[in-house]
Amino acid sequence: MEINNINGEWQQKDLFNELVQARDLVKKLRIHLDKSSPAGEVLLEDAISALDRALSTTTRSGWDVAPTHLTSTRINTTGSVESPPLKNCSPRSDVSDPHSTDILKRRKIQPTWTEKVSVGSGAGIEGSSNDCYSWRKYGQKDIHGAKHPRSYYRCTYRNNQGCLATRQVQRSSEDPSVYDVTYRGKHSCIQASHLQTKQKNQCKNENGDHKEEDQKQKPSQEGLFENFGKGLRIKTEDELFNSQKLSSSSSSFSFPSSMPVDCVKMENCNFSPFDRNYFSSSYHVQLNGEDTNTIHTSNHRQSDFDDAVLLDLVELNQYSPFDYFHP
DNA sequence: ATAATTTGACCCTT
DNA sequence: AAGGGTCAAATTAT
Repeated sequence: MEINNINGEWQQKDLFNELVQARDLVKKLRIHLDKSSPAGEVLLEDAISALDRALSTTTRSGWDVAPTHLTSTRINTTGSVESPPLKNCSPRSDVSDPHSTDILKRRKIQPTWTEKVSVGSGAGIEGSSNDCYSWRKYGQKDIHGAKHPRSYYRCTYRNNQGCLATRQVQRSSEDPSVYDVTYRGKHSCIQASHLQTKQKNQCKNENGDHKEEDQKQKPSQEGLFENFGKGLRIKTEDELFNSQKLSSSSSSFSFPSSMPVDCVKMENCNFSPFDRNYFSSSYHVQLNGEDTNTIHTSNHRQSDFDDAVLLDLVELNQYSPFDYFHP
């Protein structure tokens, strides 16, 4: 660990990064110990909670913990939560337009965050996610140094509603069972408000409401991200923890009502950057009624946040992660 | 016929 | 110049 005593700032950053790394490693360990004794699970949850509290303390104490070197899972948010619809927005034509720089800047400052989706080997689903939104693939690239190509998706309603939300999906080089999913931009399309008003409904049903559009969607080659989760159930860590305390004999769990990943994430997204729950907002997902297919999604929002920007925004009351998921 | 995906090319950023 | 993000024509699927 690099030591730098200049006003102590680097030490704080290093410690923060180490805490983040330790917590993520413990979470990874949990995946491997999932089928082991419930007592071990409880201990792991305790460890994660302790790390979360430590991390929470660092931010509450006003540490300057903006990452000095960022992990691949860094979440970076840049201010503007608004992403006004843009008509006929073509980057190439934009650049020759006098307003192009504005548009490019606006696109540049789109909020961005990354999630990791880990799929158990027995799942047979390669890796995918359902965030209740309709996505359309528009590109794929081989990324330098990465084993697997990166797929690019944009909102299905980009053309007719000007929704600029995009998503990137890339299989992790280190762990093929993990997919890095990077979201950029806030949905401004009708489905966003639709999901907000009906977020308590199952996304399966929600998708049914958009039957005409969704039936035209087909799974991407990656598999999968499009339809995965339609049969998923999800539980937050706290709920998992509580249920494990109540019934430590079972490592299986399910949500009272089947709820696709991001629907639940939205519903449970009542965290604040200063709330320790915000740090432990990862989710355990399992296929409907299939205990053998336990899927974990880890939300790395806090650990990877550009903390300096986030804290500034929170101080200015301009940003709330909760708001972010409620377009 | 229509919509989604694939893929080479283009453009921007670093 | 290299790498990443996007476009758009061609291809494939429904």
